[in-house]
Amino acid sequence: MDKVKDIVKERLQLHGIKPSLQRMAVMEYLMTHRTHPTADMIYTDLYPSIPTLSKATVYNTLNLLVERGVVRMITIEEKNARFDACMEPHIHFRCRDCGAIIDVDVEAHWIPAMPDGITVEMSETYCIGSCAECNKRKVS
Amino acid sequence: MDKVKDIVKERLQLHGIKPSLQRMAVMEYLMTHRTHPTADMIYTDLYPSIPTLSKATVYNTLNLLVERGVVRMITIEEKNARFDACMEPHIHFRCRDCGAIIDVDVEAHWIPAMPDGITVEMSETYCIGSCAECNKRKVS
DNA sequence: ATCCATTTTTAGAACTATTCCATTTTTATT
DNA sequence: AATAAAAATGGAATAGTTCTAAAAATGGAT
Repeated sequence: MDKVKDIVKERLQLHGIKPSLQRMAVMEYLMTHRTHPTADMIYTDLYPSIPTLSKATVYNTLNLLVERGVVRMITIEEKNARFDACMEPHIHFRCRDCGAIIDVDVEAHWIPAMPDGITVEMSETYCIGSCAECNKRKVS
Repeated sequence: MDKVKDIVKERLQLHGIKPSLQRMAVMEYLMTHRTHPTADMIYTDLYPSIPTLSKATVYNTLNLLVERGVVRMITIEEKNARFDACMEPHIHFRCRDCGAIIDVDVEAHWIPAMPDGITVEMSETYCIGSCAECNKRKVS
């Protein structure tokens, strides 16, 4: 009866990933939290409900998911990698003031013309500036 | 008589940065090595000629240069930050096979329409795939 | 030149994100 | 139930970066 878990399981299996408890938990977390969390945030939030969970498992799972193209890794922040289960074309904006990372929808992602011989598998566009809330705060 | 050093010094002073020996060296390195080096590469290469150089100074300098908008930090690689003194609009391509980071010229950098209230200061586009050499190698 | 305040550099410790490793647990198969 | 393979675990190890406190360099004012 748990629709979400069924979708999660299907998405993993579709990419040849065995849906273990831990992998399901990480994937479900990413699909239900569109906050571009770090590995540590995922671990911290899942730990209470899976007390045997290890950080290594979270990292292993995330690496596997990225490898198989189920989630994407976002390197918009030097410090830590962030993860996003939404594979629709969109770009990311980071607010320099509050640190929020915001999805920005685009019709189609821009991929500039490449020099001869180069083949592009994926591309990411990162924008950095101030978000609406922080801009408002500054004026007042 | 050293033209390069004059240009380096001018570029630092233009941004209110006192041109110390170390800062000059880091900036000159970035301007003459268009390889998007890491902090460690810069340190390792400069160390022989400045034997008192400390890694902290390299990091301090790079952070200062980025803050003042003299160089840009490239986070195309999770592991370490890379630096680029070229501020002309261009994007970066990383070869998944050999790790090379290549400049790709663009007429103008794409900045998608942002939701209301957001102001964008800068944007970066990263492409990942296989470079010409690696593609050639794979066919043969 | 000398003194003083300020800025910059330095070395190494500290911190943090991530990976590695050896062991244990779980899962699937016979 | 026995066995083999895959996954998870905890903790140690690694690596990039920052922090800290002290030393060195710089730039006036005297």
